[in-house]
Amino acid sequence: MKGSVTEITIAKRKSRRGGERPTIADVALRAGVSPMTVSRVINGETGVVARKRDLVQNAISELGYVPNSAARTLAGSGLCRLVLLHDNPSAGFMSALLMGSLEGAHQVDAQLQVEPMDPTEPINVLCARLKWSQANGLLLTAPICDDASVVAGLVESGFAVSRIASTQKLPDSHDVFIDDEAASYAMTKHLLTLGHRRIGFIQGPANQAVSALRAAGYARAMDEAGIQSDQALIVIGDFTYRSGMTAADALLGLEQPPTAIFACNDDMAAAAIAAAHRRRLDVPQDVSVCGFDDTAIATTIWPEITTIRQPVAEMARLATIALAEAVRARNSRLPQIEAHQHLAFQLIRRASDAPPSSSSA
Amino acid sequence: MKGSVTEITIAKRKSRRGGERPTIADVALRAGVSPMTVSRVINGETGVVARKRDLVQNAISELGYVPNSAARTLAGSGLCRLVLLHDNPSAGFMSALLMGSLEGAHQVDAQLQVEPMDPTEPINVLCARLKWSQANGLLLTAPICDDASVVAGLVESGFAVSRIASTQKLPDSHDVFIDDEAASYAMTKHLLTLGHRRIGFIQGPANQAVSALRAAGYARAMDEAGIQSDQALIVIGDFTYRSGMTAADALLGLEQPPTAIFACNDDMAAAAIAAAHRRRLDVPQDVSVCGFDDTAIATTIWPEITTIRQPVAEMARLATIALAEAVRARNSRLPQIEAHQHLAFQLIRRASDAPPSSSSA
DNA sequence: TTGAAAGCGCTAACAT
DNA sequence: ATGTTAGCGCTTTCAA
Repeated sequence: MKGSVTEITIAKRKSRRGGERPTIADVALRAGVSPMTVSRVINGETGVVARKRDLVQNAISELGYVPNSAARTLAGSGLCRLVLLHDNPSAGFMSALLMGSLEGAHQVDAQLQVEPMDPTEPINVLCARLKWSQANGLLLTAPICDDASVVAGLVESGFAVSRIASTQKLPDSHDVFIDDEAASYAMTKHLLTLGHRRIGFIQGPANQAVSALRAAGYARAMDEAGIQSDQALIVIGDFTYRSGMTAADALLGLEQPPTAIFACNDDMAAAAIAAAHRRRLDVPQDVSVCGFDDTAIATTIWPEITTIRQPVAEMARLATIALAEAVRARNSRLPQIEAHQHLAFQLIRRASDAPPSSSSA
Repeated sequence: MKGSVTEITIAKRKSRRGGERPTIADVALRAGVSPMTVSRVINGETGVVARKRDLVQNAISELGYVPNSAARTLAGSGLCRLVLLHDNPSAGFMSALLMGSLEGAHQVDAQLQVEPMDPTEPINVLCARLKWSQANGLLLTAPICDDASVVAGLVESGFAVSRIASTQKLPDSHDVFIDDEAASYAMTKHLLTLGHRRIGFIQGPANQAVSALRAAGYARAMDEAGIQSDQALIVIGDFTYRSGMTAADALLGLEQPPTAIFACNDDMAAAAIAAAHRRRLDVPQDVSVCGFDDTAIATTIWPEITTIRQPVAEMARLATIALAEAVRARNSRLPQIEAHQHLAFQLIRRASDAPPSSSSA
């Protein structure tokens, strides 16, 4: 016989032995409410009277209560499984991204998974793969975070999505970004302030959304300085070192070469420095070179590159937290907040820029 | 009155509704044993008769059973909290490390935390910090994974430790490594096979354990080829681009310059290429340059660098899995296995090497 | 060597 | 608006 009958006597609520991690019951006891009410407060559910809510909040902070995630998961509130879809080849970007995401995931007690993504894979098979891995939230970075149709497809499939370093707002998805146009403007202005007038610009490829933004910032700064635009000073690269080399060679070979070159990423800036060196030009003495992104190469080569830093780790952290919240809100059928967080960039001044030398000024 | 009496009737063991994830009860049912026995098998405990063990194993694989980690944690088998202590500035290394660790952690269902580490911090305060964060396993990388006293201190404090890309075996800690001497030998031999006889070597700094190993590999290959060692061909760098530049300049400025340069890391190799370019030397036409590590810079600059790749992600994955196992074994007072895993490196041939040109041969 | 009972801390479903 | 009950899937303790 498998059946059996048991008697359970529920003693008065167990009081805490000291030192141990407080549970929801301790909070309830302290606040003079039931555990369920505490649970409701924790999960931000509506329908708890303000006074009790405060009581609970106080008890929580006095006790230093932190929900036990294992218990939560087990009890059915569903694990928060976030996957970071990556297709970005830059290791520096990736590692900052991972560290930030990992910390965010830790803070909100979510599970993070990293999934490499093949850009040629059709979106529906990607979705299937993700469903299969039990993911419920997606963290996207450039370039796919800027592809409106991909994002829409993912959202339609039921994933919550959060986009890192995206260049545009998209419906039903959270994003964290810096203002690329303003950053580019700031760098150009910096060069202008140094005294440069002929500033070469190595633009990004047309298919990347940031390219246009950065070009616009450059143009605005030059305009404001009253400098007539010279198309010869604008060369297009594709973010690779190789393309930067070619572009810089074109710029440096001009009859009237620029006294400064602003490349749209660090790899191309590094290449511009190499190109200058080949021509026996000193950087920054003969020509200033600035980059964008503040990736590893900016500080490995010599001279170290003046560049724009995006707070990638922080962006990733915030995006991850927001994503987990979105997933949880969705699970409890709470209202979704579609947020767009704007973070500040930083102009990191290093050794690759200087005022134009008197001979070229 | 809080007290109460309840009757619970335990129906015959719930059979699984289809499609749902199997539980330990399903496995038990199928194997015809109690859940407890299944639990014992899962946890590798001794004291289960071989026949039943097999029965259980079969049931597990037939059902595709995977333990529910939330339930496990909740029931008291203690969460496996691994922290990756990092002090390695290389972003490429870090990102591979993180991805590998993350995957490993996911596989064994452990929680991964990344903690930056300050080399000036005394070891006891580091330990305190780690204890505080509830860590029970530590993942170490160069340089601290090679510091015997630090590792001993950590082990003594009760942490399980697993070392990634270490250069030596240490007591009570697991490690995963490649054979640096053999890798260096292989690269030197490769250059020799190409026909080079004068091979410059840019060595690593004395305080890093790998330096000696890599130098030994170079020396052994040169020896075997019957080439008399020329101290002028061996220059010391400190793994930075800057130092590689200086070193390569010294080498290239020799009365009889080498036809190939083997730098102990990619940053220095990249610098050597830049130094060659400044002298209007073509790489690899006039001089071959090889690196070590296969970090991002190896493929960003031009020409792309022939180098040695360590399977960093794989190493991290294995180290993480081993670490989690060690933590769990320790928790259940099971015997500890101190393992040392040796992985193969790869010589990645790219565009920076070629046979010596006839003029210099 | 094996199994039954009793929770771990939380939340979903159901009262009230 | 709040509380009560039952149970998530596992492991621990204890009994057989």
